[in-house]
Amino acid sequence: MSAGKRTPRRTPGIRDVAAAAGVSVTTVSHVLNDTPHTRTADETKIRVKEAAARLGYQPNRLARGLRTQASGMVGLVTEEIATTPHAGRIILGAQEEASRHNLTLAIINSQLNHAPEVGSREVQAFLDRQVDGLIYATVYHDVVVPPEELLSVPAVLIGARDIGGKIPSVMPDERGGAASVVEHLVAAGHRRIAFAATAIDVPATRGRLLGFRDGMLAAGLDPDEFVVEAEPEAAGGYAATHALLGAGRSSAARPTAVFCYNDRMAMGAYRAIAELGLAVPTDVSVVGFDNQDPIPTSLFPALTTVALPHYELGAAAVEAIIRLKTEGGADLPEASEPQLLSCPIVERGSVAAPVRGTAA
Amino acid sequence: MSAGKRTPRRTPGIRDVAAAAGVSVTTVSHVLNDTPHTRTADETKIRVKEAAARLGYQPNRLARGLRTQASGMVGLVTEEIATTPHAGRIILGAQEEASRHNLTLAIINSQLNHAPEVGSREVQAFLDRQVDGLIYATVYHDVVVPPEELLSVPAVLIGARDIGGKIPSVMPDERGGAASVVEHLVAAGHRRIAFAATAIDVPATRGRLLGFRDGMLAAGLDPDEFVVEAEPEAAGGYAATHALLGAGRSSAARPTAVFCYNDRMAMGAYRAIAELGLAVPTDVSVVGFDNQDPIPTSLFPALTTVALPHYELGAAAVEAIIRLKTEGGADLPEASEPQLLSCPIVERGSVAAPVRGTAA
DNA sequence: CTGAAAGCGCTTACAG
DNA sequence: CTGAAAGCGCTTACAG
Repeated sequence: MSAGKRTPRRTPGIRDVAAAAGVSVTTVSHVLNDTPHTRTADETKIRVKEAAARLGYQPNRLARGLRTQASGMVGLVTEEIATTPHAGRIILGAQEEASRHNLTLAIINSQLNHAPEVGSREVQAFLDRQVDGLIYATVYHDVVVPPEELLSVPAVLIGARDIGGKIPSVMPDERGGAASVVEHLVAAGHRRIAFAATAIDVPATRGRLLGFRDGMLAAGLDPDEFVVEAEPEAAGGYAATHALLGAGRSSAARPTAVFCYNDRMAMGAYRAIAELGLAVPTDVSVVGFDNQDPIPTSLFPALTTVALPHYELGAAAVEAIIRLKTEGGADLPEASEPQLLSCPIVERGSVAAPVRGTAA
Repeated sequence: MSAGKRTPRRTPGIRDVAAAAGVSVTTVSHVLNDTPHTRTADETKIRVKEAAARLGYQPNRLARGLRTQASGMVGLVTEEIATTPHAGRIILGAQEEASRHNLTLAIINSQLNHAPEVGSREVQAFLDRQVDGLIYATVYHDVVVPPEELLSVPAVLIGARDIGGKIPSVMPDERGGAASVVEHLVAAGHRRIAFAATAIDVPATRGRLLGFRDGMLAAGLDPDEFVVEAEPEAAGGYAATHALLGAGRSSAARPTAVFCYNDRMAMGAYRAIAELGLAVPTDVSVVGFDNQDPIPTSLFPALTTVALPHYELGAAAVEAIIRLKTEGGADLPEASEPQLLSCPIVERGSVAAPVRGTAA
């Protein structure tokens, strides 16, 4: 409609807007950015805005970034994202929180790294792009030794602590989540509660077992009576459950509930329970951990489990970045004390009161 | 060690390198970028490289991007990434392929959008960042109507076709994958093969059913005899399997294999089969689709299923972007014909020969 | 209330 | 073989 004589091939720049509005680029910049401490006549403002809208002007973020020394990007490096169930939700949480602050999230995957050293190639790639902040997400390490460059920009760790104590971190409160499961089971009337644990060396292993013990102790129960170890897979849960409920045990010596280290184990537990001719939750209650899609809702009855706050972890990480940027940084409390995000129980159908009341 | 009198607070720029090497920035740029059609004395090259290394010089990609009009970023907008199982693998494939080409992947999530219009806010956000290419990934639509701006840059769709036929796309060959399952089952000796289908309106539904029919027809079998519809969840697979194998049917009229629309349904099928006192795969073979972690390996016996090439989809999308950038674009064949990526069967333990040979 | 000018850190004709 | 200079598209003191 409002076509000039030739279609501008390039996308319009601030200069085009200035020309169209009959003002300087300075003025265009001020009105479009609402620069503080700047007065512009309302009539001028309107002219500028109209011109910008008419031309479909969109500021070039690269240019702005170069000038302001702020790219408006935050980089997320994830350690072997593909192997983490639901890493997608960490990314989503980080991305949406970033968007809320007008930031763009960029991603680089780091090879699974059994050494605790954070890949510095990945960090450097982001630094070259002048990211405003850096998030490093890991699942395999308690503690991580980040490359020195990481300190040159606001940074936060997900799921691990900085060995140097300089970089703040956010992590799931696995211990608290596990303790709350015991509490939940005790409230339902259980006293003989088993834990199907694992020996795999990841932070979650220790946290969940500790939480189980916290809960048992708090309820005045023996935390060691029904703990068995197995591999953290369905087969392990199957084996553990057979060991717990199988032949050797008299029914009065059997646990009435089994809390599994993860949902995959719970899946195996269901199968073992069915084989034993028992039913969930009537004969035995079971609880999982991870809320690992699609297990809990695909099991029958649906599995009560504990959710990992993946989305929240991602979002909290970028919130922390923002805080570091604005508040300055070095002296933030988070650096020393990791921020723990709670792991809520999601109740479904696998917990009920035990068949017969159990005496203390 | 080689410290000057004051630690440079800022990161070194090309000017610092030039000064350190005693040459012009032009020369530094040429040697560091290996600019073609340019001669530089070897001795000079060495001096420059040493100076760059000594200072730890890293070129500022923002500045380079502004100058070259190429940001070195490709943008991925995913539609509701979180709800797609394994969207993480699409991201991973795209990211790694991008890295191979020295590109960085940025991500924006788009709200799940039941209309086929692609969100133009997300696209615009990337355009503002001068991305070199744009990928739009969807799972809920066959065909999508992209905003006009999407054409202003090399773009490719994952999992959907452009209604305008201008944007190339890559998608999984669900139909071929389903057909190969039937072939696999026939080769194992099955002739009475059931399909637990669904009516949900997503592209996968039609493709898989079509593939099932292709396979049955190719084997000279009736494609309609054992098709039942159910919801695409464990409960649906359970119901469908009961309908297929349950009371009403004489054993000779029962299918010997059930191919489930997805792995969740297969999970329900296992449960129904166990309830019926039958065993997988001795009495009935079952095959899933999706290779949805952690189902296939958590089931006993492990589930034979069809894998979706998520990683490959992501990688192929950025490959297509690269091709569009170099080869020019508009006249590429992909634009009209989607690139189909094969969905391979992953054989595990849930298929065996049927108990008794079945006559034609 | 508005604008001319410098400059962010690079790359790239162009000249020598 | 090497360098001076322009310019990518913005923002921001500074001056008027």
